[in-house]
Amino acid sequence: MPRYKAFVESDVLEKAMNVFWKNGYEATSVRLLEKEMGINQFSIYASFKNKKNLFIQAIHNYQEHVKKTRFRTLLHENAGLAELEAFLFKVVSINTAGIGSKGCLIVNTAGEIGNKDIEIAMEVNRYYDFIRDMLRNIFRNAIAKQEIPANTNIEQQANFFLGIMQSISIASKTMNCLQLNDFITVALAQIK
Amino acid sequence: MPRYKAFVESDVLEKAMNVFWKNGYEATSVRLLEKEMGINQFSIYASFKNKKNLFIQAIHNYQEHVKKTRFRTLLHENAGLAELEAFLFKVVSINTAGIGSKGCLIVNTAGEIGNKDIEIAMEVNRYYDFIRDMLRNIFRNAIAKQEIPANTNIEQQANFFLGIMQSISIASKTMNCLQLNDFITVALAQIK
DNA sequence: TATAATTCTAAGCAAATGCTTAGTAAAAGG
DNA sequence: CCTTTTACTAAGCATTTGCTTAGAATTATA
Repeated sequence: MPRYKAFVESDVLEKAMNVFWKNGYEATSVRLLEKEMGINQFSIYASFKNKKNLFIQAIHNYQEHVKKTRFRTLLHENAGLAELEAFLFKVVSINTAGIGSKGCLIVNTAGEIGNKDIEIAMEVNRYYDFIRDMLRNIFRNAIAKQEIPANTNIEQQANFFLGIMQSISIASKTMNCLQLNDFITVALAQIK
Repeated sequence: MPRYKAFVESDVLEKAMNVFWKNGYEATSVRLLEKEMGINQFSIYASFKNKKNLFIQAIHNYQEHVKKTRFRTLLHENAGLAELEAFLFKVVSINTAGIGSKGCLIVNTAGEIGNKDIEIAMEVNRYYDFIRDMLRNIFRNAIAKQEIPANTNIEQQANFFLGIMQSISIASKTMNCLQLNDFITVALAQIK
């Protein structure tokens, strides 16, 4: 009976994610989304309710996106310090390749929205909790692998590196490659 | 001959700074500025040209503001590690006192505007250069005071703590007091 | 007191914002 | 082929955006 949608929701959501990633929430207009997603405003509202809900789904999609791409090596069951080290330096090289890094969408969101919107803040926190968990696992493995001292305070280091990762996101917008390498080098040296 | 302004520019600029600090650049409308600054839109444009220029003057004013308040102890000619340590823990206690820290206006700006506007990016960079200088001086003093090893890489540590300070700004929007203390503790432990 | 210079108030401008609605097109079942 | 259900196009809604303008008010000097 019904007419079918002329687009795949996950496809246009991916495009929306990239627009928000590039411009931020406020600076992304529905007209721009319409253009970049390649569908009419009506279709946006029919599929995603409203701009805010689309944004929440977009940052949710971002989490899945980075898990499959950037975090892939870190999510290996027995990833340790070597993987974390490689990851951090790779992130820096990616973010300083062109001029003007987009940073991390979640960190950008935390900065722009903060606690002004509860639903969005919850999504941000969920992401951070996920990363903290991931880091805890990495440090447990690192101890087992004898990459770091056995008496390392895992909780403390997880919170520390979560902060470090947030910092890389914003710092990569203003700092150059050498300065960021300094930053990561010091952060890693303290745990070895 | 002429009629005089019914307000002091530095006073209303201070108020504008606080509005931008709380809401960010895009989310701050001229109507809101008009209301909070207590002057008519015409007067805003007559004194500050346009919204962007007002913002640039506001973040410039912010730099002077923090130099006189938060950075005061760090700017003492012979401030060392003890002062830096006290400063970091105080910033955390201030930012986690209420719910939802405003963070640092400059870091917020770097996150929101990034490199999308050259003039604003320049103002951000000038602030970071200033902090790097300040940190270099602190570490030079710390070596003289034998608070840190004589072979400490000052440049590296300056870049590291600049990143740490940026991180505190965003992290204080989502992390709790304990997590932030973890973060600072680790950052400071590595230099001692 | 008149003049000239500047600031004020308040209304208004075009453009952009998020969102809705009226009408048409497509798909499958009866 | 007609009906029903959903999705499409495109126009339009009220509100808000940054900024301007017309005219009245205020001040010091001539």
